[in-house]
Amino acid sequence: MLRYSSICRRSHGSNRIIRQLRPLSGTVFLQKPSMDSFGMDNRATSEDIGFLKSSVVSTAPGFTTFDNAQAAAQAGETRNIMNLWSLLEACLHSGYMDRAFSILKSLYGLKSHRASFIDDYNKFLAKFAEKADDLKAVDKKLFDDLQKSFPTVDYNDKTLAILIHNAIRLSDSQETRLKHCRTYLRMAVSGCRGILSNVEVLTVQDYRCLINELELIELNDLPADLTPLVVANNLSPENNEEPRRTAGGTDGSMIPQTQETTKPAFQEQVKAIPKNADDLLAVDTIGMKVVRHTLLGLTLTDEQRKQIKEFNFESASNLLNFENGQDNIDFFEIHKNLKTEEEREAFAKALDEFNQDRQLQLEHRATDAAKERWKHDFEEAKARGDLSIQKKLNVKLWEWFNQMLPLVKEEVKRCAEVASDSVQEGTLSAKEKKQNKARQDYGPYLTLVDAEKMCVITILELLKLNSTGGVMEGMRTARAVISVGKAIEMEFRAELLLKNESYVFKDINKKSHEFKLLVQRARNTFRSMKIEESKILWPQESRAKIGSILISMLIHVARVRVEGVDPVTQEKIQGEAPAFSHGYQYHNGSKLGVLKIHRSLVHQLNGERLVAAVQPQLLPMLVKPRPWKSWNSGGYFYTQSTLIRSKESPEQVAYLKAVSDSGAIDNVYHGLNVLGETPWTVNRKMFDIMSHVWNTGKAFLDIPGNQSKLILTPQPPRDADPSIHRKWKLKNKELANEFSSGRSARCDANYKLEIARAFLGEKFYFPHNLDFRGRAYPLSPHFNHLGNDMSRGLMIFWNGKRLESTGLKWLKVHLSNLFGFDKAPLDERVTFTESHLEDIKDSAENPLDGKGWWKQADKPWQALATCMELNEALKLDNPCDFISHVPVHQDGTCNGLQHYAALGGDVEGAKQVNLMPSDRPQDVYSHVAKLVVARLEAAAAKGDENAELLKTMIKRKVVKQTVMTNVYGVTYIGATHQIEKQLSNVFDDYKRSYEMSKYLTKHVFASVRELFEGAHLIQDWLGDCAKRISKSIRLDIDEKTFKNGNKPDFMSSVIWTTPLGLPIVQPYRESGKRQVVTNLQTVFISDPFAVNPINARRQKAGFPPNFIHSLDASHMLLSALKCGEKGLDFAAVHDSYWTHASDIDTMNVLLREQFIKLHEVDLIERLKNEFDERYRNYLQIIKIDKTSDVAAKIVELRRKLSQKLGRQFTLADEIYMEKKRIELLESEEPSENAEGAEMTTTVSLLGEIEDIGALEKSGDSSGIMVLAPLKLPQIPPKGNFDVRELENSKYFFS
Amino acid sequence: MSLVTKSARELTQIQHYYGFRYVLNTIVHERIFDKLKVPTKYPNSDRLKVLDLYPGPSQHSAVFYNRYRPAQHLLMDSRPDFVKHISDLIARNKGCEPTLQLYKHDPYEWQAYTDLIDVDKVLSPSNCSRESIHDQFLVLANLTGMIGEGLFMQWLACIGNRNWLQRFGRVKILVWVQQCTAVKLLAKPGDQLRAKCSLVTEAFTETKLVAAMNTKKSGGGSANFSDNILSEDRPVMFDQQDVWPPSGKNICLLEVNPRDHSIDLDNFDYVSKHLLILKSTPLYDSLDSLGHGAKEYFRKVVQNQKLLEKCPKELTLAEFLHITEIFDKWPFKPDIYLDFIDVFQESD
DNA sequence: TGATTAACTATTGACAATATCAGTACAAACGGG
DNA sequence: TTCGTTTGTACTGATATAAGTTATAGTTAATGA
Repeated sequence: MLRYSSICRRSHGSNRIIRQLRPLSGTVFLQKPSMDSFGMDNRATSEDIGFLKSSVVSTAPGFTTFDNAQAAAQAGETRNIMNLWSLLEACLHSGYMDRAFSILKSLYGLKSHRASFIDDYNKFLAKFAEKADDLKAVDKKLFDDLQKSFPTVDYNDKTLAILIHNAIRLSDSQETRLKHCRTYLRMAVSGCRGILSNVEVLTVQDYRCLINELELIELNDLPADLTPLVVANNLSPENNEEPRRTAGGTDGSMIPQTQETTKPAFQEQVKAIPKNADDLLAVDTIGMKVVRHTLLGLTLTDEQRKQIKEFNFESASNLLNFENGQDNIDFFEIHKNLKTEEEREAFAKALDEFNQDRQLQLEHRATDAAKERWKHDFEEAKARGDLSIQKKLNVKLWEWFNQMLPLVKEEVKRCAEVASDSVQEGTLSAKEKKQNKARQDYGPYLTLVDAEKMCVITILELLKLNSTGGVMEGMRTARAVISVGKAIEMEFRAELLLKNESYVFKDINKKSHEFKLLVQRARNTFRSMKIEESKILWPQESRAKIGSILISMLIHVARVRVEGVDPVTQEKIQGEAPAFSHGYQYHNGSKLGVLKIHRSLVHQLNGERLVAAVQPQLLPMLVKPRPWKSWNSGGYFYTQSTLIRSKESPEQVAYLKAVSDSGAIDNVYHGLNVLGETPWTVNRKMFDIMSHVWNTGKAFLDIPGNQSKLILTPQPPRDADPSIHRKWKLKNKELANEFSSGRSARCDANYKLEIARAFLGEKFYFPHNLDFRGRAYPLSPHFNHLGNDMSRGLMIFWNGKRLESTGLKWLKVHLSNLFGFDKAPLDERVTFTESHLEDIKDSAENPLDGKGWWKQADKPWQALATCMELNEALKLDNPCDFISHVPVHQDGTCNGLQHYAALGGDVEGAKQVNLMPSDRPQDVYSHVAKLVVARLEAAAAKGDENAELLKTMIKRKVVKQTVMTNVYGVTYIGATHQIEKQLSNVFDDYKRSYEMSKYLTKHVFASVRELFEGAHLIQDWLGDCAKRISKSIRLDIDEKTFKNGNKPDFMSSVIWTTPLGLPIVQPYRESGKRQVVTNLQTVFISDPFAVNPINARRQKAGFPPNFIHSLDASHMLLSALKCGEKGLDFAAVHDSYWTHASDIDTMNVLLREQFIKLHEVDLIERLKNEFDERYRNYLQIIKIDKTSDVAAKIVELRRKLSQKLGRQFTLADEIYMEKKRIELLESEEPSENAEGAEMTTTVSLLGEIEDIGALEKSGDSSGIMVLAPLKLPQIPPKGNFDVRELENSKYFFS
Repeated sequence: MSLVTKSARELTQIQHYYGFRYVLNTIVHERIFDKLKVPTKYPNSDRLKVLDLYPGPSQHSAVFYNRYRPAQHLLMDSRPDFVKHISDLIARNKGCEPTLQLYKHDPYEWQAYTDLIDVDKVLSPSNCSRESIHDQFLVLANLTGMIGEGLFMQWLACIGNRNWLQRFGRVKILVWVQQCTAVKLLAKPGDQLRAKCSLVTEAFTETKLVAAMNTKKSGGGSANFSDNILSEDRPVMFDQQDVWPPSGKNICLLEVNPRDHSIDLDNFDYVSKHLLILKSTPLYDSLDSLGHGAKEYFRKVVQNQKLLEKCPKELTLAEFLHITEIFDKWPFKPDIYLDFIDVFQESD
């Protein structure tokens, strides 16, 4: 045995805290802010909904920011670490242990990473041990490594867990086992619980062994979730049978077989994994018996009873109804007709249990399912002897798959050879050498996923990307290679998760139903943990590389039959051509790599039902989404999703992590969870109608018709005027554009309908996450309630609620709203609906053959759904008894302006956006139109001809878009265009029309300004702040950025905290894209870890609207939270809130309360305080009057310092000096303190001036550039509106 | 009566040059016209009509006018500062009035020409057979500004199409362009900068370098002319200080003589555009980017292996035309009219 | 006289990308004493 | 063996591409009170 004592000794010093990110030291001179510094009164503080806690965290001194000196270097290192990590992971899983070890050495070399290095080493050790057959070897390896290779690193509890696990596994006698385990447990860094908490290392069997056989630990030392499992296994030894084996089951293709070893002991264990994986995937027999039993115990029709009896609960093919003509059980029908609460509960439970398994399959088997279908179709065709030339799509795909597979396998083999250095370099050509060099890069990634799967994924991805990216019959290469690479990565991750999971739970049998539930719970915990833990992402570069390798292989093999015309004989000829072809197209003079799909294949893709080949991913979920618990844990079970969709903003993620860890944004999580927990189902009647309309292939409402081919206009004669040629080109582009947008709309509608078909009768949920401003979006992209009218019309709440009389009223109002009749008082809207009862009946009963009244609605599909609902209700003797499922909407009237008005305190403005009680709902647009007319009349009176001419044509519609987009910071020119569009039919001359629009825009802007005086001042203020911040300099800025002249790169983005505590970082930075060489071409991709200078223009333009959006998002989440608390089903589309008709009144009260709560605090003041805190001691460059006293003083000081230095005194020097001064001032040493106070810098000279703004001179050459402390402008005065008046405004949302 | 130009001082005081550059030194212009031997090409100057596009300070125009006294010399410019200047110039030289005119339209607009010729009928060029260069109509232009290169490329296309001013015959164009543009246009097979526009220039025109700037230390920020061209065309050389404004890219004067041709324009366009993307990749591989299975087809059809070993930038015009012909005979050739990108409309 | 507007110029995250080559820094190999 | 020197190469940055030109912010000259 080894000298443990030596390790033990060293371990004493290892009370270091293991941290992922060591805070940078560059922020010492920032003082710790306190809650007081945000200037909140007590009332607000006691009721913090997230802001205070969160903002304190994110402005704290230790917090790593992205705009300081180390940021760039740090970013480089982060990128390095990430690349090394993913490579390490890949090498470990591919079994390239030597390579893995050298990567470890590289990681060790990165100082900033040293603290968490042991985690990386543990991964290596675990893999190493897995392959070892002797504990001694493992032990020695560890000892040697820590002694020689990585002397500054200490082991941690996980290291010990790995040792224990292997001690149990490898020891040949109980005695040695006991000895080893005891030793290891004694070495624990933070107690034996610390070791035992590593559930991803220790198996249940290990725990059992430690408790029962070795008696080294107590039951209560175990992690809580595992205790029942271990106990249960303890208590029922008779259940310890071998897991059920599937006869002739799948060959383990789910799991890459990269771990074949020669040692029998290990082999057995490895082999067990695939079996178990399979076991996990197959639906449990016992469990489903219970489900079936429960279902049959409910009140059912005979038909349903029969269906359930015949329903194969275990077959994966019954997963979802993607095949035609095959009916699943309509669970919704059952649910709807259950009479008692008990029955419903029992049913819900059974269904949920069934769906748990289905969800797992749904997320996992997509690629396999596709492959199976191709194979099935191929074999069917073969059996028929069908060798027709025009093969069915799936048959082709199967053939391609089979041809591609050997190529991929060969490539994988080559990579393995390169990795193991078994290639004779000398014999290779230059080209091959280069290829081998590239193999070193992508090789490790290529061996992670089974070759078969990679082929399927490649084919599927390319088919899915057909006609995207503006390419007519194909796709952009860059997109394709990355998509394929990413899909491979996703597959790897999901498999890894599953593998780990089955490993941990491998010796647990699930034959008992009760026990199964325990396992399920423990499994969920484990999964969350595992997902949270995984932070490794493959670099885009590697994704692109493996993507391109696979695609080029597919290009090589995939061929289609084609038809052509012989140019000489004009005869049709048959031929064969590659299905995919790589080429380029130009756009605006820039090249674009494209992957063309052959026209004959495109036709086939359009003709056949795509879903038959392509399994859509990221569908709605069959069970409640995993609740959000941290920034990267929530949503789907096996697909990792992040709370915020900040594709490429590690900056926001850093803030988010910090804030999330401190528990400051729990309200965000809760709100989001409410949205995710609302169950939905498909409105079957609507689906039937839509699918009927669809199948006709004709255009109908927003479904475009089925255009078979694109017809271009004939070319004008060669010698026609160039302008004619130009028009011809434009016309053709327009035609093509129309064609492909029609095609993609139809394709999109097809997707929606197919997904809807699959979910007919199912209960499903939408997992949500946020965009960077905090707005919530469902994760499933094709089919969700944010979609267009059609997808909204397809969805209803799973739960039904009795209408009651208020619900009936609201349903009527809702219908009226959907017709666009939403500006009248509620009772008039009710009257509107009641006056159309005949139409409603007709629409509901003969939607397609009747008068079709519903088609006139603004939102026809939803109107039809509401007509049907209403019609059903009215059939009853008492319509109030009707159980309603249709969601009723309440929309904010110009929600952005509502927030602006509240912020600005504009009384009249508030009134116009219904923040104040009123008999009738107010309409801002009409009001603005009125104001504009008044202005025009005044001008006309003074003899302005334009005004005279225009004053009669100002309608609501003319100003509507401008008023609306005003919130989003529309520019003067943009608004002029909008108005021109409205006026274009009045004036025939474009020039005149544009003139008039320009004139009118001025008045519209003035009117809006007048109405929302305070709001506008705030808008300007926000813009001004953003501009200053994004042009500000941190004191510890990297000096290297001064290289280009005297102006540094600006690095600070605008960052703020929403009322709910969510930190928002505007992600507008320079893109920093680089060219990356791949097999097909170079691709242009951005490096997500680079810290680039910010884009001040976008920061400025984006901030005002983004701030408002962050507010409306907060309002929505708050409302969701409250509605959830009150037990309402709640859904929202940004500023449109949905619930059951009968709950509308409750919801309206809640959302008004929340709005008041949000705005009771002076948000602007709070924002300014936060800014002042976050950006204190930042500098800005301004131009001041040359002739002023300060300017003279500064010039003098510069001259003196320049003399002293003997060279030009640069801006960088000035900054450095000021940094020194601040450091001294904030030092603990009184002497240094005094020294700092004595110091005079160019900045301190300005700091003495009270009103710097007065000195600022934007103009000509009479100014001088100086550094000044960053000072944000004063908050503009607020109007007199008090939000509390909102309480009784019933038209706030309506 | 001679057109008296303004002094250099006055000319340099014009506020905006709109990014264009002009040679102000009249001596340079005299040397240029000496070299061009205008009278031998336009023997009947009393029937010569000249369209002068973007004349700017009009030094070039003035020297031409004074030397040859064309029947009509029309200056087309719409830029306020130059319009002012030219109006002033004409006003000062009342005697030139009937033959020297200003047409205040933007030469960038196609409509300016149809207005000029078909609507306002200020200028009516005669038609001339395509056998030879038009001997009664000449176009002078300065395209040294930002839009210049783009506009010139379109004019080249017009020469190919025989529309625009080229509908009257093979009208010679004397045009000032940026040096970097000229270098590309005059690139020979094998040159680094050999591009589609070099091919087009070669196919539709016979273009010569008339005058170029002295570039002492390979300056100007862009590539220089090859010695080949300099020795072949023996351009008039002038200096930085002959040009105004003083800063900017180098400029030079080209003589563009349209040629007659019978080229399959669309196929030629498609083939040259695509092949020149991989301009240093041997045809063996680069041909594949012409469409599905192009590589197989061309390897089968093209016998000349030597040709396939060459890379696009080394190909001569004749070889390109040869490939175009083969391409046109390909039964499975792609739709060359669908070779563009739609408006981007991606959400996710 | 200061301020306001019109016009021009620069900037260009929609050259919403890619091929090619020159120049550079740096390591390996070479080779001559 | 050492130490220039050459050679190879990985990386960066610049430039061209097509060929009707997008909008918008910032500057400067001119205009009107």
